[in-house]
Amino acid sequence: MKKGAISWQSLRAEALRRICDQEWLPGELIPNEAELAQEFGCARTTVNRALRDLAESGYLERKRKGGTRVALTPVRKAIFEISIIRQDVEARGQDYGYTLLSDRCDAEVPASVHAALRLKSAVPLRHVCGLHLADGRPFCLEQRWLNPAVVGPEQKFDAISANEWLVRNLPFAHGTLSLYAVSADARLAQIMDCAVGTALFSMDRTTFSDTHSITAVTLIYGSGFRMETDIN
Amino acid sequence: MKKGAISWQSLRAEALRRICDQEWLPGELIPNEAELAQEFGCARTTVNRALRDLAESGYLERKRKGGTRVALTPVRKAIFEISIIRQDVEARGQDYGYTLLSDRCDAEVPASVHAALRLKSAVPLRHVCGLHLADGRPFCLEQRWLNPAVVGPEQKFDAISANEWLVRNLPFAHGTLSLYAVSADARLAQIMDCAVGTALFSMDRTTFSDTHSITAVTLIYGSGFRMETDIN
DNA sequence: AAGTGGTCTAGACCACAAA
DNA sequence: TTGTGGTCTAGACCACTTG
Repeated sequence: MKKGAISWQSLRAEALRRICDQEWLPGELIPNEAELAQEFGCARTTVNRALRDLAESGYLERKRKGGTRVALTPVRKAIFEISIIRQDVEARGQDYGYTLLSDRCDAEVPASVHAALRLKSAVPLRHVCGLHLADGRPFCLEQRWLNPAVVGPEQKFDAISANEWLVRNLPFAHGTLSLYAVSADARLAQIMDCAVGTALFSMDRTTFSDTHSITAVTLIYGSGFRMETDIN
Repeated sequence: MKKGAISWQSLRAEALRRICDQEWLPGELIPNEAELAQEFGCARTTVNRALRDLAESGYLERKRKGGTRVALTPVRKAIFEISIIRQDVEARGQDYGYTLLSDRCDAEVPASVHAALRLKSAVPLRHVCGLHLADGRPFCLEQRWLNPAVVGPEQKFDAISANEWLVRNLPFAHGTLSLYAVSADARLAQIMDCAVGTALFSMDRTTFSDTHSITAVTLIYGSGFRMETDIN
């Protein structure tokens, strides 16, 4: 950056300090961009960059003509990255393994799956089940419904999991995510190597491309699993 | 914006289209900012804004001198907002209620809590338990340890939950978040009005200010609760 | 050494919302 | 009507990283 100039990061830091120290009170109007530019001896563009960033982070609320106010209840956010399960396991320093349990085109699609994927006609879906292992022990059970219009039947998921194949080949999907707890029934207990009735952490995801429904998946994690992240 | 000019949003959209349509292949170098500015007939600043935004969203990887590449495995993100439980309940269209269950300064702090809050000396912590209700039924059990150096004993949590008080009064905290499943024991089953052994969705949060450990809380949600969000 | 993205400037016009 | 933030421009220098 130019010598002697004030960076937008340092301006952001100073503004954040004033917010945290309540020099600028919650709900209160702060000076406008031109005034702050003069105070800090920089261009208005630089002030704009700093305040825009703080607004994106939830600290400020900005409106044309209305000015900039300190947010009354700043919304804190927790961000979870949707990654490949293999990479999650390896990031824990454990050996990764994968077993394909079943793969069939199933005409009997549960109504809930049909609705979640917003399918109109009674399209047959492909059902793929696989077990992800960490150090040889069950880590995550993947139960997935695939739209055959998107993933052809020639694609096999015995060597590479459907999870990894989809992330690598259809990365630009959007969708929904739902987290919940489920109690292990006899079948789950056997697969996940835990007692019947164990509480298991679970996740449903549905993903869509711009034009198609792609997949609905239920991931059930082994006993004791925790999904962790930072707040900010 | 100026008439006839190309907005950074439309430039971003066009670049994203090229990525999704694989006109720019994963891992491949795309034209540099100056070239794109010429192609689109705009200033380099505008190109920079668009590409920087795509990089923040995980679609591109940028390096000085190294140029800009399409990300090999774009990282999708799910964002959860940390809100006030009362507002969560009201957003569902249900009536909110709150009951304080217990509030005492407890010298016997579990080692796990002590460690999570990174406390050095054996500080006594305040322990507050409260039950959040939706339409009169148990919605979320809040079990919280508070640092008395941050929240004085004069602050009562019978009318307002500790959750809401903290979000309103100490909003600028960072911390950690952990999601998991827990099986209801006899005490939990009674409080949450469910069968013993029911799998319950649960969340641990620890929060810190710049200078202090503030609180460690365990939130246990009622049977059937799902935490939902969008991908993108 | 050289090329690329990162940032700052000064000025301008515009879009939106409040008065 | 007016004030505020949102954005674009053209130019400049700088920092980082690669060769």
